[in-house]
Amino acid sequence: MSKALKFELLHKDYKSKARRGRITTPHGVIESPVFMPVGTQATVKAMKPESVGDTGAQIILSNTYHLMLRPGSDIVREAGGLHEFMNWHKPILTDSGGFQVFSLGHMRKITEEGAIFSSHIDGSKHMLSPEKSIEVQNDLGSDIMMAFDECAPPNASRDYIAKSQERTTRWLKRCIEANRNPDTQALFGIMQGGFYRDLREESAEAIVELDLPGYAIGGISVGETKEEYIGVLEYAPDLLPSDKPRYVMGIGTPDYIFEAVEHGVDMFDCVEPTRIARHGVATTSQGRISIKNAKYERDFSPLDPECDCYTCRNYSRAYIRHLYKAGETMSHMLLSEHNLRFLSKLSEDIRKSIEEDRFMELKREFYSKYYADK
RNA sequence: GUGGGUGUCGUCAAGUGGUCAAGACCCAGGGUUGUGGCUCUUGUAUACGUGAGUUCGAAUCUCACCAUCCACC
Repeated sequence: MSKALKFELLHKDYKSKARRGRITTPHGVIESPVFMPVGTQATVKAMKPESVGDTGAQIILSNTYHLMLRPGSDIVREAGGLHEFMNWHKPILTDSGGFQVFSLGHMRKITEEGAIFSSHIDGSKHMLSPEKSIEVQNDLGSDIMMAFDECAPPNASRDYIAKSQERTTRWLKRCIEANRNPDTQALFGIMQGGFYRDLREESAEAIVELDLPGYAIGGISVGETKEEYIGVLEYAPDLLPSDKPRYVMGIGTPDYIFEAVEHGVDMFDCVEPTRIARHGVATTSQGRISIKNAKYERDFSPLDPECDCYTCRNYSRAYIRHLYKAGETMSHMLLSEHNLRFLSKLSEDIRKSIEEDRFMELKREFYSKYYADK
């Protein structure tokens, strides 16, 4: 059993695979299911850490790739680690850079050793390998480190995805070997295999054998249809141990969260709430609204009448629309805070519903309002 | 009052005789999924100051008028 992380399964929903759990890390306890906001460059964009905490966030995600290039992980280490550096003292999960190898696409080359890529900042050449990724994540001092994997493009051939998935497992073994802080930093493995069930099974079998403190399902939410996404959820979580946290990477819309939780997933992260906030969109109990729309010009009600966040307690749609149209940063701040609170509140509601064996009812109620006018 | 300049969508601005008069901004929608932080995408407009004239044809040339800017008195 890992010293760095403990997972307790508190309750299982009666009518679905939804789980209510508790994850204990060196920086505190995380109640699950949990949504994790993303703070790529050691900051959740447009938000102070205090505000992030106020939304109910229990853990945030940050990035190996970005912090390695700037300011450099040695600087974060000298600062006393990422928690100190950015003044966030609750748990942090760091992504390994594997996804950037995928999203950078054209600017890189993958070999057995690792990935060679050009920096998006200055074009300089860098190598990211399992050893390098873990070294950086050790410097950052995150509570949960992700294995350096390859997230293969969804349109890749079956043959490529099979080879990539096998390589991801070989890389995982190297990550385990490279970890200097196994007692304080938990390493999660990542399942790959695209949309092929047998490849997913193969991947799961190989990584579960390595007995890691937690497991992620990678390679989804990369542009596939919702049907394909749900298709993977139908079987993938069941391939992972029930006494370890399960994490689906990169999802953050309410419908995707409901589907994941229903199929036994405990953790998820997404840039979506903070990104759409910076583009003038809010998620509400009655569906998404674009604050840019002219119909909100004289709407002096809050973004979401059912929300208890700082933004909704103090500001109107008309005011936020004005700020957005005027190009004021404050609109990003207010919308980001609301959107994060919305997902934290949704997670709270989900946890409570599981405890009361009424998760499916919550899902139904939520959808009936969220999709009411669609 | 005198001399000179300028008048093209809401705004800025291409176009100097010949297809449906660029483009940008604004405005109005939509997108965003392990973040390359003011983004990507689509769409709307009774725009050539007014009136005459030259010409097969004028936003483009001529004249008058109007408006506006600058200088001088």
